Amino acid sequence: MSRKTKEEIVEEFRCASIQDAAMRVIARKGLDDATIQDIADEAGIAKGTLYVYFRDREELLAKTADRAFDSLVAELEPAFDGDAPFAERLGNVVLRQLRFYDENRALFQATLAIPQAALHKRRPGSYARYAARLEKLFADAQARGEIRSDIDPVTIAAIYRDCMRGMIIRRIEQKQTRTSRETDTETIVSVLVRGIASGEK
Amino acid sequence: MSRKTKEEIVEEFRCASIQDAAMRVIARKGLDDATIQDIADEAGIAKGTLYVYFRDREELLAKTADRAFDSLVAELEPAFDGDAPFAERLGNVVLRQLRFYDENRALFQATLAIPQAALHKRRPGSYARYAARLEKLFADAQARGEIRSDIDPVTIAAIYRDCMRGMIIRRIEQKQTRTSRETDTETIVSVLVRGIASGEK
DNA sequence: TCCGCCCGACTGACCGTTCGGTCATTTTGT
DNA sequence: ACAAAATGACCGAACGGTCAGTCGGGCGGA
Repeated sequence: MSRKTKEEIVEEFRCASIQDAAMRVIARKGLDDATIQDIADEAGIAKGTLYVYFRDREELLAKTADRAFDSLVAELEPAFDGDAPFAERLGNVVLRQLRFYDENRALFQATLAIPQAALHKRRPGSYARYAARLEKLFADAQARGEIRSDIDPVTIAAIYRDCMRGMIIRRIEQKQTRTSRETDTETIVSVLVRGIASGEK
Repeated sequence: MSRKTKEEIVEEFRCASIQDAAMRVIARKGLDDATIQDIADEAGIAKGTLYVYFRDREELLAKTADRAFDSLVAELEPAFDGDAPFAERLGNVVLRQLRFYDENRALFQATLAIPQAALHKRRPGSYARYAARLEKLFADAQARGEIRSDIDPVTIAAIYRDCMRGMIIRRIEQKQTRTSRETDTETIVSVLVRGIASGEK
């Protein structure tokens, strides 16, 4: 028992190291320019060793993306539930997500840079869990009468992801002159909740 | 004069043919998989000929993207002005944009698939014109008091682009079970204008 | 205890392929 | 006939993936 476990631990540790290296390289050079050699160098192993743990480049990148999304969902989870008003819960989700990417810029390209089409094709992928979790947030709010019920929660979740994706990309690009997380959160939440209509009318 | 003009006309025609071919190939195979050979084949010319008209692959793709954005802006232009209420003007812009991509799927990858970062770097690029035109739409609406003035029109325009980008990608992916253009337009406009807050409150 | 054998994790030189880009040659238009 | 345009065979670079060889730690026999 202890023996078998030891090997598994070593294997998991190696896999995790390689995936972390992959995230850093992807964050630095982009998805397409992240070569196997780059990732192996970053991980401090030989290229051949990488193929001991991953069948090919595609499997490595897919599992790396899964790992990245899992950590995002774990970060958001505490904000989803509770009895707070919808706007407050949404604000917490947004704030946590912005902070997540502020603190882990490496994870950005590993998640957002991947074409959505590719993500949707992977069956039980962690991206689907992320999307489903958002859909539940909006469906619950509809059930409580906190938001409009005439739009599919799936669509609302998609619009949320679109807005967040754009905001995160913009924040990464303007890392110098960046607005505060709180301000950007307020912008997203208020536009989503109230829209851009003039308050007077 | 006629001589010089003739040569210029021929050159422009060749450039346009190649760019159109590039758009079709990009739409079919994606940006990264669109090789020079593919584009030359699609245009019915030899690979070497392509280098008579474009310095390298990067210049070809950049000018192709410019061409695609120019045609998008031209398509939207009639919807921007006029005295109609803001929601109506916005609806027309959205509707035209969705129709543009429905009818020119080839232009999608040539515009939306390109990383925003790359677009922002090109100096006077047509993408900047597209973004600026949207910003003017929202700034005008603010000046008329039709929409909130507490959010930078640049930010609003960015959120609009994010939502549209996502909607267009989703429409392309689900080309079978696709919602009507009018329904999707209504969704975007109503979320942007009213938000997702419950109407009762 | 110590030595030598052995097994498998690890290595990196190498291979086949693909692509962007070049240029000597051929074709075309006048 | 000749210049300009077009061609496609060719080149070097870069990539993903392979595999014969290396190396070190543990095990068994003396």
